[in-house]
Amino acid sequence: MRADARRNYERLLTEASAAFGEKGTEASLEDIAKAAGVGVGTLYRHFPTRQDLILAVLRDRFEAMAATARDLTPDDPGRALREWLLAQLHHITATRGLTAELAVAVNNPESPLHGQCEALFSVSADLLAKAKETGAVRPDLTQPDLATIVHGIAWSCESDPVRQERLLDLFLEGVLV
Amino acid sequence: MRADARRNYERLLTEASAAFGEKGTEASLEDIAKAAGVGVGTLYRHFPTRQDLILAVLRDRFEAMAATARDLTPDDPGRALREWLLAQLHHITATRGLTAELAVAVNNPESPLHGQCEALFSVSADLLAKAKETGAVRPDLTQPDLATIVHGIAWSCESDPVRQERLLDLFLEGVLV
DNA sequence: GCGTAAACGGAGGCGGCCTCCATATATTTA
DNA sequence: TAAATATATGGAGGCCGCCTCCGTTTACGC
Repeated sequence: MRADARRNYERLLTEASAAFGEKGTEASLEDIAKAAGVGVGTLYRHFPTRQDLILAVLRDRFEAMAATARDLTPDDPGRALREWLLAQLHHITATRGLTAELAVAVNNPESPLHGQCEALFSVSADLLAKAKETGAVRPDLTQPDLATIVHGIAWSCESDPVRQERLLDLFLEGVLV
Repeated sequence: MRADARRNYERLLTEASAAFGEKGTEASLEDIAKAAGVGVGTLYRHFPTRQDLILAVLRDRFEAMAATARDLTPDDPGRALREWLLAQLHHITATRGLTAELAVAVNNPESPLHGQCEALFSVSADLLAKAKETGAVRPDLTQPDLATIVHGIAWSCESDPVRQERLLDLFLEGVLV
């Protein structure tokens, strides 16, 4: 890849991320190209469809999330699991405007991002297994349960981290007494 | 309102509902007008913005939901609450393509639909209060908690009612043992 | 430096959004 | 019933964003 191509690619990605965050998935691609200082032609060569651009942005976010996962120190399995779910909530919220796309990637094995999801899934699965061993969580709980509920919570109060945390805790502690 | 106007209004609403269900909120308004056998001008006079059309469709759905609420027979408060939440899940799922709009209406007091939400909220609040009296649910649970989590669950596995029910039950029963 | 493969960018065709107003139709009145 | 009036109609047209195409420009190997 030529140096100028790489440079433009990066700039487009940066501007796209900003634009999606501000205006959602429907942000004008012409505006993104303009903001990156290139013509639309260049944008479309790098990212043939809007979806491709969105996926490229998400790919970056996944890396950040994987980094968080690596930093986890699972002393108490139950607590570690909660920490991890909370970290996911923060990351999803930071992905403003793309939450829905993220959920598709998570739930749909066809998605080109599903591979990246797998890495995160295995973190959840590990923590979940450990938590089950110590009897911290009910034995029939599955990793997909966790992935889905986290995305549901993140989406349903996208701009209110406090409520997100509360709902997560309600979920973890249960509602019926 | 003139008879022909009313007729066209109804037809537009029907076609819009179908189109949104099939193609989501971004369905072409020109196509909807065509399907209803009227010109775009007519569509825009009745519904000046896309939002207005969406809201009108949702208004109908709210009525259906309110009807369900009236049919509830709260014998056992805990069970009745679960039934009601489940019914909400079904209704939200039936509102294919408009789930996000619905969530906005629920969470945002500015929304023109918020008034209609109130009626449903009070059903939840009543059932919740009764359930608290009998000690079936934890005392700090609030009606907004319920509204938000139900929408989160409905959205996060939009096309899989079985998983929705499972997640609802996980939420209700709690996850940590 | 020079040649070439690679990258650039914007003009242009297409389609959807929304407005506007000349025309058509329902309803009222005599 | 027929004219008068109020109301509704619908599609042409301006605008904007999507995406393609291709003539021009630029980086990089020799």
